[in-house]
Amino acid sequence: MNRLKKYASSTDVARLAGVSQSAVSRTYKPGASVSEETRAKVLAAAQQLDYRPSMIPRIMLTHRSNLVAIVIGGMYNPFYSVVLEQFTIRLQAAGWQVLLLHVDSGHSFDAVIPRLASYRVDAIVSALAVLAPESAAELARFRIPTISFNTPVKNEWLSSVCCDNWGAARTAVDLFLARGARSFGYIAGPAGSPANEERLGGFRERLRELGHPDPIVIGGHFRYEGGYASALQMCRGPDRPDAIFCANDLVAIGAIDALRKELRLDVPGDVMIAGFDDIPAAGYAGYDLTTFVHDGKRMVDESLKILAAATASPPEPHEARIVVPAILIERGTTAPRP
Amino acid sequence: MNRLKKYASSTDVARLAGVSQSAVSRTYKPGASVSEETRAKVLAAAQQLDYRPSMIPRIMLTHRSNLVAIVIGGMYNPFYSVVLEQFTIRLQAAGWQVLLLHVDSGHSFDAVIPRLASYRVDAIVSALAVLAPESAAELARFRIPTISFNTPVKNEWLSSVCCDNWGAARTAVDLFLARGARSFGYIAGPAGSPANEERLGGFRERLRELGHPDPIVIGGHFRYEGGYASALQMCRGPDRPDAIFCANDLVAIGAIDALRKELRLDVPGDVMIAGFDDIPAAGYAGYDLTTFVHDGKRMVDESLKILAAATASPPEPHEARIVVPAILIERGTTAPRP
DNA sequence: TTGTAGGCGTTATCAC
DNA sequence: GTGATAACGCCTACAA
Repeated sequence: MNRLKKYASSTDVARLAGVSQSAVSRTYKPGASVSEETRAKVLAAAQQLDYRPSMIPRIMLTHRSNLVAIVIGGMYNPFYSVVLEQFTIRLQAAGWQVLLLHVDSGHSFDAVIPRLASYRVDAIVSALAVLAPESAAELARFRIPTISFNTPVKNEWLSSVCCDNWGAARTAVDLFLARGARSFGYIAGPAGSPANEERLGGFRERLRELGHPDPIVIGGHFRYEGGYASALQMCRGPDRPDAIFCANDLVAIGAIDALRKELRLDVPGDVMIAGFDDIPAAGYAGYDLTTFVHDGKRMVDESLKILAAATASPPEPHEARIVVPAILIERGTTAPRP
Repeated sequence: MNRLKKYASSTDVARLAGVSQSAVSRTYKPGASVSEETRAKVLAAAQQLDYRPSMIPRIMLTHRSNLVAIVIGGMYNPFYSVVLEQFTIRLQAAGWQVLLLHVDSGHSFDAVIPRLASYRVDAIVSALAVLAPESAAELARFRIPTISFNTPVKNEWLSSVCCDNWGAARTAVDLFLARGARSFGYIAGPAGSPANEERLGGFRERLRELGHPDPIVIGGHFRYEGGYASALQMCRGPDRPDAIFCANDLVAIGAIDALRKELRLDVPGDVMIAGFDDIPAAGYAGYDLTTFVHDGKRMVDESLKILAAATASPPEPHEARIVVPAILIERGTTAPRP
């Protein structure tokens, strides 16, 4: 066995300080009864040995690791990097440590579950575009409280915090109509993504409600390149729509660039565009994109409430499904035609 | 003590399977000698109890946690989100687990060191704009191998992997001159950032070498808004430069938007712009920004080599300071004037 | 206020 | 091939 001992132990400190190991332990426990004299001896010895108490034995004794796993599936979308950052900051402030895991797709989630379990994480946050129901079931077997970010699955151990995609998409219809649009397109994200399906669903529903024809639908990615290609395809012919709702901001920005640079169309003069997320680039003067605020901070907030309740002892019940509204931000890409 | 035992232990499995605890342990150790019969009994019992071997006692015995801490200081810059993602993917593939820490500034690094130490991380990756030398010294006290990403500090426990900012900045001068520019500006990042200082240093050095006047320098942030404001200030008057080198792409994009939208100037016709990093937005048709590839993948690669050597037993010596070249990508913002 | 002793869940070593 | 047994570093009764 590898006996490369790098850290001093409390026993080492105790020996050097001429006290018992428990005295060392008590020195580092807030509110324990240690005399000033003992404490001073311990701290001096600890300083000399660069001693730091280890969390590891504590995990064994308490069955709590203080570790929260964040499982993420791609950070090309700035929305998710912001969410990851927010989660990290907030969890750290609450005394948790973050174990970061990356998975390629919903299915490879299963592959990392054993790793999570072997580190005895106290909770899991899944920030994936797609969380497969089978993975959710597999998770439940380990009885680890889990929060699904943006995928509305749930079971006894799994809560979800989502954005009101459906409602926002309905609002997009009303906005486009108020601005004079009469024909519509939707540039879609990947099939199987609940966010994409809800956004399309709400958009189509509201159009039907008001007696308008269904939108043209093209797409399949949440990326800039996808929006670029789809917009070209959708607007090249004579029957191009007046207004396009995009699955997210990256797609919308791709669409804007394609329309302006390739087709020499004016946005919003020829075609109006709206996106979803309100990533930083949506606010850049070059795009000035109308979009819906995907309120990551608020969602992280709600997630932490659930997490705190679920990891309390005894666990308190808490809302298992939270839906946060998405606020419309009207910018230049849906400006009224002069 | 909180006796909320959530996971089955090897002892539980052994009891159910009717074998010894050691037999269970051996079943999960690759290449250990267990009969097929015993293995089957163990696996059946384990399945029934949802048993997963715990890493925690192993850490105590081996003094290795298999944990690598990544310390990050802000992910507003897409370059850093990509780097974080790359690190995570690569470390995971190599069998490590990632502990993610966020710090606000170079100084708050010190506050997280005890946390790292208490989890007995095997190595640390610091991906900060600024790593204070005092923090580096503090780190060394714990004898944890550390890699400093983009900050060229070093000591016995600290290696660095940086980008050739200086050389790239010199190349920017040559490019601008070849395209006909005769007066120059530099929109700066934050003071104290080595990357910013090297980029300015190389830019100024090469201009002097060739007998050109020093650039106008304005700035102070690595963000879009900073670039926007600085470009306005720099180009509003009559003595605006022909070409501006920006501390990074976010700043460059802000500058482009300010010049085009606020000052009605043409880029590159009136002012040429070059950035640094090659973030995705630099390639968007709306910006088409000339820039230098900040090769995150390659840098992660080099980091992992150092890490592997430093955590090997016995530790192998390895290059302590790596500099990766930054390749020029010429796009529209420095296109020759027609 | 202090020290002693037992145990947390593994791995490694040793007889059998 | 198998089962005891001793660590690992800490926390927590309990006794002094």
